[in-house]
Amino acid sequence: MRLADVAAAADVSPALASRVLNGDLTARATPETKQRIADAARELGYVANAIARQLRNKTTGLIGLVVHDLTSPIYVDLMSGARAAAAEHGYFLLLGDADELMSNPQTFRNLVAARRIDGIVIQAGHADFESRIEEIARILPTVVVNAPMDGRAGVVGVYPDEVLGSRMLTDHLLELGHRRIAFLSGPEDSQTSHLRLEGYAQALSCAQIAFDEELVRYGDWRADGGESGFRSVMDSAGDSRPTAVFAANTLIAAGALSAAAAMDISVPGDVAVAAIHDSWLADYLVPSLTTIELPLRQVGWQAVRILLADSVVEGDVVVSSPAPALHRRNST
Amino acid sequence: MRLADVAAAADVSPALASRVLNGDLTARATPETKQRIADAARELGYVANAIARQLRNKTTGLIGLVVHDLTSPIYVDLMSGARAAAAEHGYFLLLGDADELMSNPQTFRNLVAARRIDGIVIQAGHADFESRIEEIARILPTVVVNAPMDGRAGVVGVYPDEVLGSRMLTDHLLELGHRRIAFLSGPEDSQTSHLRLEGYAQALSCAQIAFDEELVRYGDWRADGGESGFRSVMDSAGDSRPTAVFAANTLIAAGALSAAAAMDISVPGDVAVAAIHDSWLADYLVPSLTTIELPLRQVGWQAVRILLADSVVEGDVVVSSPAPALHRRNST
DNA sequence: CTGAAAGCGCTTACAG
DNA sequence: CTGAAAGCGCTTACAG
Repeated sequence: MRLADVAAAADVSPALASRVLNGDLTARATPETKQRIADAARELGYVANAIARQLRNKTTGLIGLVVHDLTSPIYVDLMSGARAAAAEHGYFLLLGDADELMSNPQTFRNLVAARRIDGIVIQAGHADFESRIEEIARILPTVVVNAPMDGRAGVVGVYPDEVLGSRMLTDHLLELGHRRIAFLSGPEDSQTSHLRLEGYAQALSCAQIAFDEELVRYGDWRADGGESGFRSVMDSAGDSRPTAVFAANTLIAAGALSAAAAMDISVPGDVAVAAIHDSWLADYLVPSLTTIELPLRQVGWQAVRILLADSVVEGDVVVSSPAPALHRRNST
Repeated sequence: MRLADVAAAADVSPALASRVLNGDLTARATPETKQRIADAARELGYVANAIARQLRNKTTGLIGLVVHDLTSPIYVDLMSGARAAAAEHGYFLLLGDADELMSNPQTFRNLVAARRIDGIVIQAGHADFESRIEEIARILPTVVVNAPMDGRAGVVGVYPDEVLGSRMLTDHLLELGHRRIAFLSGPEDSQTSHLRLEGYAQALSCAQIAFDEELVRYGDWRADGGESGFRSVMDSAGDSRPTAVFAANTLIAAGALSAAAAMDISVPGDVAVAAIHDSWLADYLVPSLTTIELPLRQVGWQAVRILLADSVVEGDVVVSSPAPALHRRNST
């Protein structure tokens, strides 16, 4: 079913049919003609072919969403925010894997260089990706989420205020009287790890507490990293043992809680645990987990909005989202 | 950078450039000519425009993946399996929301009728979607995942053996000596709920235990449904109280465990809890959760493979995946 | 061994 | 008020 069929059925040219169906105001067809065209289109069940339109209009209606780990419960909010913003504009999201995009030139060509999408939202974070992202940004409108791209031209970054969130979480533990607070981090080479550690260090500094590297453990972002980090940091003898644990994300906290249970360490009795990232999960861990909610849904939303907005964001301007919020639960 | 530019730089026709670049064997160009074309393409950084190719070749390289709830931790495996299968064929996944696709004619047109994708994987489950899905299947190759489409022509279904999985979970509880096993279900109108209840009922029947409707509670698929279901079913006085709980998914189980903790009911001491669906989460609940692992990654994988396979699956043939597996943990 | 031409299905400047 | 024509960027049957 092509436009030509509709035009033939309505006895007009394809040009006029196209104009009327698209509500082109310059097309001042008679009401009867318009009606004939509309009727023909409806009867034939005509819907314009998206591909032909894309070629002609040089716009695909597609935004690439490229994330690290589809299976992480952390980023579902980001995805759903991005999807909602796209849907509002009649756009769809095309799913990509960050590691594959960065390492496989074939994928890069097929997605980016082939101009399959109008813009791309990339979850950055690893330093080695930066030059790749610059390359992408030379071809497509690009927004990086969840980590700032410091000083990289042409790339807009959208991310929550990580430092503030981490300060808030640390302040909460300080207010509860904790003075030795362990920090269970993500990977050492992650930008996000740095920012969260930075917020933690700032809060300690304000409270006149010396930063102690012995209290920091790096891991991956997953639960097993939290488990081993917790065990390791709780091995410290006697007084040097921390009385609270700052988990750099909810999965790490889940691992820490699990290790605590196995070690017969009571939470929050013996040690308090709190984490960055809120999710439904926090309510159903035992004990329920005190968290900082980062506005990840808005980050995803905003990233797509920037790509679709007529208003172009200048240079490497960095956009920030709503403030983090503390959710106090039973783990502290 | 268009093909015409490459052709001009190599001093050949676009036709020949296209053939050589695509490795067309009928194009028996001289090695020198081939080299010139390849060099020109490389120097100019040429990559064929995907949209033009799509229009000409009538294939988009895109598969629609339409799910109910992006934020559910249950379906991440399905998504990642589907993505991996697509990537292996150079395909990308286009993300859709099931409720939106079913209820918004605009979305239906823009995605399906406009032929934006080569095929679609839909997570079905609600009966009201069936006619809509048939409509889609008339336009696009369609695979339904996670629930069979009984007797609907032209729709292939890929799903795990729900009944077997539920029997296995029930049998596990029976083997532990439980005789009164509550069933915390998903929504009453869900096909998946029915299948799981069916497996549960079959296992009871084999063990000569009468099915007792008083032990069944319906809810949504989320944790709060599990929480209220658990509270309600444990309200039964004395001997009629269940000694075990079958949770129809992991989130429901999380809610049940949380309710148990709040009610000072020990798990597995006072009541055993087990659930359908395995995920990393099961290890980090307290107590860790006994589950049945359904091969959801393979379901996603297989669904995409069927769409991309040259071998067409006939009619409404239904494809089944690897057998479910029991993961015994501390909750039983 | 290589090219001219047609066409995928649309949209829009130009013309009348 | 409406249409003929060109063109988006590719590929491939046809021709030589």
